[in-house]
Amino acid sequence: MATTSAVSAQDQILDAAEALFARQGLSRTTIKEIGAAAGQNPALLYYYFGNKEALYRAVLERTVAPLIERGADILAHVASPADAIRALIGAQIEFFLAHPNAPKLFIREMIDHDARRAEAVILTVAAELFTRLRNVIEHGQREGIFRRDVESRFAAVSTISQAIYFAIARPAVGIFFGLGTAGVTDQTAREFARHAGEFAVRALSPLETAA
Amino acid sequence: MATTSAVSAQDQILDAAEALFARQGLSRTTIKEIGAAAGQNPALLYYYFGNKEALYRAVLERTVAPLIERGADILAHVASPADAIRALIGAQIEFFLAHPNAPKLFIREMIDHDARRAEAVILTVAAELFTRLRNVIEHGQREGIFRRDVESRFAAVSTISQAIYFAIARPAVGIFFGLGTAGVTDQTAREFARHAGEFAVRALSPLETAA
DNA sequence: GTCTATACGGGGATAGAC
DNA sequence: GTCTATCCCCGTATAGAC
Repeated sequence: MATTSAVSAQDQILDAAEALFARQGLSRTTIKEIGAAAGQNPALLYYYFGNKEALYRAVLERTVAPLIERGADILAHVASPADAIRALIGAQIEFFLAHPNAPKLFIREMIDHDARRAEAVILTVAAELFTRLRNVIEHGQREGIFRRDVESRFAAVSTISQAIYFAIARPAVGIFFGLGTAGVTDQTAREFARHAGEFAVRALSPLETAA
Repeated sequence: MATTSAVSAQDQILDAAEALFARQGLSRTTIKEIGAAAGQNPALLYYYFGNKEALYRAVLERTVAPLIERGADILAHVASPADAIRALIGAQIEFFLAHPNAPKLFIREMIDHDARRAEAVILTVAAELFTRLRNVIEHGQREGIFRRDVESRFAAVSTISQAIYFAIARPAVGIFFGLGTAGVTDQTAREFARHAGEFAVRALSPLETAA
């Protein structure tokens, strides 16, 4: 697809912009900064993307949309409700490890949603993931493997919250774990994913049934 | 304390700044905007606070520090570990209802931590709350009312994550709940708090013991 | 303590050469 | 497609009158 170099100028700009937007947000990040980080002329940015806002949306589309789509995919393809929950959380953590900028971009978009003219596409996609998870939980409730006295909508929120918060709160969690602000290792993140899956499944399980 | 008006100019500036910083973040919010929202001359801001960054820190100190201190307080004063967890989550939600700007300010500070020169005071206080919660959980494990095959640090993260994420994700959660982007009612938030407390306690409880 | 006027820098964006 | 030069606006911050 690329006409000239192995990594096109567009992609270099997108990569640099993604990192800076995640780290600093949209308004703190300047066009010139992105150009410097990308090793490209800042004016190129306008040639390819039109303006800063459009570049931001391109970054969002490339990075955070797949996160949510991946989750919805898993829920649709895993048979057991309990395993679907475990797999969903595992996939979230793996996604964050592979795309470290994604969680911050996602949360920034949530938080900024009512302060920007941004189309709420991210929100509706996120809401759809919620709905699918809810359906999985209700499926488990009908089958009797999840307790019925739990509001499925609330349980979906509780389930989703763990991995995202873990990723976002990494600085504080790092201090908490006694690692300074450096953050947590990938291995610890994976251990947390296992924990979080069990945590949610246990919270949903009736007292009599073992996991 | 106030020398002239019922609400001092400082407080009006702090109130306006708090709302704008929560909604837009530090960099997107301008001095003139704050002045207009506060009904005060923008230059006054420099007289009272020195500069924008210092005003931001004053807002943070006033709004988000109490959130964490309140939580630590509860953990220190509630007897049963299970009730302490329920009370902590309940207090978080109540705090967010009383101070709607707090969760966004808190999360912004977390996310921006490595992009700003900000002292990490918020992070260390948050980490201390984690530690106290962990101690409560381990206390419950020693007493046999919580299962011992759970990493207490991970469980603390899972427990804390629910209320904060619920507050932050309100737009998406509102869509998910079928309420448009308007957001969730206070009553729904309180119901979620009850749910989240039970969710965490159940996840920690051995299979044999009823809640 | 409060207001007006303004200096100063930096950011987004465009024109136009190559 | 890429680069240079530059315009214009607007944001922070200060000086100084009242």
